[in-house]
Amino acid sequence: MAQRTDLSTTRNLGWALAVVLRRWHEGVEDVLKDVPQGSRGYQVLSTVVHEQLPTQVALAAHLSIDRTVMTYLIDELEGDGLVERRPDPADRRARRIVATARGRKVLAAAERRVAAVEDVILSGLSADEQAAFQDLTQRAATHIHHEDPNADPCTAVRQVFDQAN
Amino acid sequence: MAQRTDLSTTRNLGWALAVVLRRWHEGVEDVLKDVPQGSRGYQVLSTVVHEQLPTQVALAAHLSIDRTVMTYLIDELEGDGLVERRPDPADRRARRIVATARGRKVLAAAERRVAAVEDVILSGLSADEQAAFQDLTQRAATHIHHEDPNADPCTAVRQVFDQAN
DNA sequence: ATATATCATCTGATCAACAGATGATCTGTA
DNA sequence: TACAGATCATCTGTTGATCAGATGATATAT
Repeated sequence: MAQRTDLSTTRNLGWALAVVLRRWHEGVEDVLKDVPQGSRGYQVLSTVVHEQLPTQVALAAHLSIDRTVMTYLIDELEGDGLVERRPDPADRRARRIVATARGRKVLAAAERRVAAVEDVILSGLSADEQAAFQDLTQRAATHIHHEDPNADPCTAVRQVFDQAN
Repeated sequence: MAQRTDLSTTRNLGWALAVVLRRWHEGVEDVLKDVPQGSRGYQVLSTVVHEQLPTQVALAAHLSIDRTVMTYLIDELEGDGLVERRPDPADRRARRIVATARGRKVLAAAERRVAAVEDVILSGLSADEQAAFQDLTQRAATHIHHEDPNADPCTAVRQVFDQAN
């Protein structure tokens, strides 16, 4: 018998995360044909609906997307009538990106399909474990995200805001 | 009061995984200055040491790296004396990639530093939760990886092998 | 007022990823 | 045995995405 060949015993978080995330992208891309730019457009739309970030830059920073890319991502979403660029009343340089009714509808449907895909992807885990994994990943990410305010102006804004209270 | 602003309540696995993985890459890159090609070289070296995959193609498939990229990744690792290309006695087309003593040493040291980085990255979770997260991620990934044999010739080989027993 | 910073956008340059071709070798088959 | 088709590692050329930098409009600070 040679040395151990079994993968599961070799701890390699980077590899494991990459495998899961790659699979997520693949699986999700299949059910997001109706959202422009696939998973990218989905992420943007999701963020627009669930958070309200002040500017495109904030949106971009939140998703770690380049600001110049964000421009044409929103172009496409707007072209499909999923979001609108409204002038920001408080700052005429900025645009408020707001989801249309149709955008919210499309997102809701997409989210259901994505959730289904995630169930399949995580089918190696029991239901409880899946829930735990979702929760832990979410919390780890949230912590990382808050820890690094520079990466997301919105967080910094929030911190200043919290401080004021 | 506006709609909810809190991130942690919005389930978005793709976003969360991306945040954690991105942070992993950043953090790990810092402590892998001595490994050529940074985290990529590290992953290859790690795979070479811990698994024994027959060919460069298998190595590439395992890590989802293009075969043409694998060529120069190994070029660099070999140039640094971390691995060797040995002719495969059974198949003269193929090369066995084997770690040198120095390679194993460098890897071991790197793995310790990477583990330390992971502790920092996951510091938003308790020790138990960190362990759970590592375990669940690993198992989810392993399951995905085995589920898709085409992605990794080695797995297919293993399946045939298992069938024979 | 003037200077500096920020927002969204556009342009151009760069660079990594991939498809395709190549030479060597293996496997199967007639 | 010879031949066809597949596979291994490598090389080359192209392409497509990413990002730095510039721009015009606007905000903020001195």
